[in-house]
Amino acid sequence: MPNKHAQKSEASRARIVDAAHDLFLAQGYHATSMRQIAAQAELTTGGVYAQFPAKQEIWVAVFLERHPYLTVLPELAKARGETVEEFIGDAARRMLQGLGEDVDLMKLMFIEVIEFQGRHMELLFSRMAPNVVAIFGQLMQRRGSLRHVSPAALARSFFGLFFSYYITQIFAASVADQSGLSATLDEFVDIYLHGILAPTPPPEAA
Amino acid sequence: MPNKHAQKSEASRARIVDAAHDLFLAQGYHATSMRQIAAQAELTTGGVYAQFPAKQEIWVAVFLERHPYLTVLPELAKARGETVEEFIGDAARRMLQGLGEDVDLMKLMFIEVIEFQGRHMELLFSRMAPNVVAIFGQLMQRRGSLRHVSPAALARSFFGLFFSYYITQIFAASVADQSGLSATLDEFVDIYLHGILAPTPPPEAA
DNA sequence: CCTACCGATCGGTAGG
DNA sequence: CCTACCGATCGGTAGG
Repeated sequence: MPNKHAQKSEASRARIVDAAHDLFLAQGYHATSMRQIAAQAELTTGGVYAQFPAKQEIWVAVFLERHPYLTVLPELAKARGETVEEFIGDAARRMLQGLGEDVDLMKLMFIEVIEFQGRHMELLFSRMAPNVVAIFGQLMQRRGSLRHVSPAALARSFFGLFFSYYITQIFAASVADQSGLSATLDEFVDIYLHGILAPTPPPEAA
Repeated sequence: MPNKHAQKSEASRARIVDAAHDLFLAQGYHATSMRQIAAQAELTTGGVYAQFPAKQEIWVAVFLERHPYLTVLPELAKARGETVEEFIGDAARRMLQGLGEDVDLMKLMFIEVIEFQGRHMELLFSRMAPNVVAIFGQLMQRRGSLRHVSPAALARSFFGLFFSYYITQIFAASVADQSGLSATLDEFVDIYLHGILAPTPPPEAA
């Protein structure tokens, strides 16, 4: 049975990961010091090193245990719909719900790419893979009503849809008041499904 | 007339910006030291501070003077085409040509967002604005054959197309040999134009 | 533009 | 899990 020591230790670990998560998103990894993490977790540096052997290990914990995929993929797996259109629409809605409108979403990925050169990406993918495969299996069963598009392009552009939305949202937020740049995810999904072109240019009957 | 001193000074400045650009892309901003920059520019730290008053100013120079928009926007401005389809196709081709297949493309943006909280983004936008407006003016003149899509969604999803492509490319590269994830930008453009759905489900005549 | 240096802060550890 | 500390490295500067 778990004793009091182990329980306190686990609570400390959780506080460290939460504190580090906050600070990394706000400042990046290298700009965040062990002392800042310790302070926000209400510990001293020594206390932090009692839970993690090195700063990098805190990153690995944050990256794997606080990554949005943990909430998004299970949500995506629930997507339903008779037709492809319904299925994708439902998936996009669930994705948005799982992700929230939060712009911080992509930051863990950015930090991993910039400050760790994607060193832990394979680890992440190995954990995501089973769920992703399952979801695309679902989609492929509805393939009949799709245009001829390679599965790779289909998969990448589906996830890319959200990158596209969230990243341009960051930019739109940066120019703030000039606005005129607000768009909903629904519009992005609509374009993904139907494209931007008019289906057939109706020749106006004279 | 420019004397030898000023010329040498300018050459040093350029070497510093180039060196910093390389190092920032490879390691991020905070993980790159002034000594590394100085060494790669074949100077000492003192020499670097003769050109830039602070490390941050080197970032500003790199961000504004080495940003891909400098090559991309002028290239985009040359886009031609009678129809929207031709115009977007040509624009995408020029964009790809201006950008190259290089995955490092998005890194300046990532660093700015993560390590500077987007502090210099407005400055960047103010420099990009005139060109961007001009390009969308071009596109809008061909609006007749577009579906009803808000201009904001149209603009954002056009640029988002490239984010989508390059970011999922980073991921695809991370899983390397499992591949099966390779797709061309052409496929992304095709989806942007026509969507993923079959135009009208042809009821197989019995 | 270099030499030589400053105070501050970093990641990490010993000992309890 | 804290106190107290280590060597190393950081951004930046004075003086020439």
